[in-house]
Amino acid sequence: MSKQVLPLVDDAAVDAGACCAPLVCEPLGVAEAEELAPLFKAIGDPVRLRLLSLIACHEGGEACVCDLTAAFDLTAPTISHHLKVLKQAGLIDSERRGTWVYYWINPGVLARLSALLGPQAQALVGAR
Amino acid sequence: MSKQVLPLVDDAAVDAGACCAPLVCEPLGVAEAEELAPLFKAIGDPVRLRLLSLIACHEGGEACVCDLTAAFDLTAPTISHHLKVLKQAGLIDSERRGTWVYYWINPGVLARLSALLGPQAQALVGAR
DNA sequence: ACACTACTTAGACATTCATCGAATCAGAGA
DNA sequence: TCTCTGATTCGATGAATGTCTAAGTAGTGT
Repeated sequence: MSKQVLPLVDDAAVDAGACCAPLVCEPLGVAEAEELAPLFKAIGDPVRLRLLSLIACHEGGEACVCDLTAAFDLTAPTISHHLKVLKQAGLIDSERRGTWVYYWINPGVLARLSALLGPQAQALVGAR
Repeated sequence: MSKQVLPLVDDAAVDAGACCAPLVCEPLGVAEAEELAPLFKAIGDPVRLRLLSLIACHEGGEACVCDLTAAFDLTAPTISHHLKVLKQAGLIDSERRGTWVYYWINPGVLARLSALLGPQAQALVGAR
């Protein structure tokens, strides 16, 4: 259970990432691409994107699986599967408290992805 | 050819997006999720992520297919396929000039994705 | 101990996807 | 017109993915 993919974000990178987005500064290396693509792939599904959003917006910053399952027209195992994918990607984390299992967002990873796409793109918008 | 998926970005949204990222403000609607997820899915592949980066970093902001193909250990049809996926997602656009075909980034779409993930995530980093 | 609820795992199935080789299309130049 | 190069399309194939049902695990309460 606890044996999870390493967070892929050190807090230093979060601050640093904001200043220079690799995507447009210099070509992404093969290794970085192979490391980052799975994160985008994980949120590249409508159900998982909504799950992420539901968790992020939920009061307290965390949500119980039963809340999440209720928001979809899918079976519990399917929701569980998608949560597992998000967790293995390092985007969310979870903890059992009594009967319920709670999930919350790992905001650092999200911020890193945003920084990768963002600032430079804004610059290009003006340039072109 | 020119019949492409609509850009999915109005310039207003680019500016507006910077102030409030939907992902953490309120739950993403089903329709929005189904519209946005394919974009993340498109960049959720190492080859396509590198293609995007190579194009963005290339001098002049555009790159010829032959330049791109040379950077990979894949056949030309495969690269062509990935470029098509990126183009259909609205992330890049292309034009033929003589013998060569050039691709460039649609920065507005990238910026929108960044805004969706970004600012709120930064806020949560501090909060937690 | 038993039953009940919440969630996850296992296995099956249909669909989608990444990749390739072969064929085709589009221009440039002899 | 013929040929050469650059790029895309087509068809096939093995791998990955999303979903389900059925079964299992974990905790609560009687």
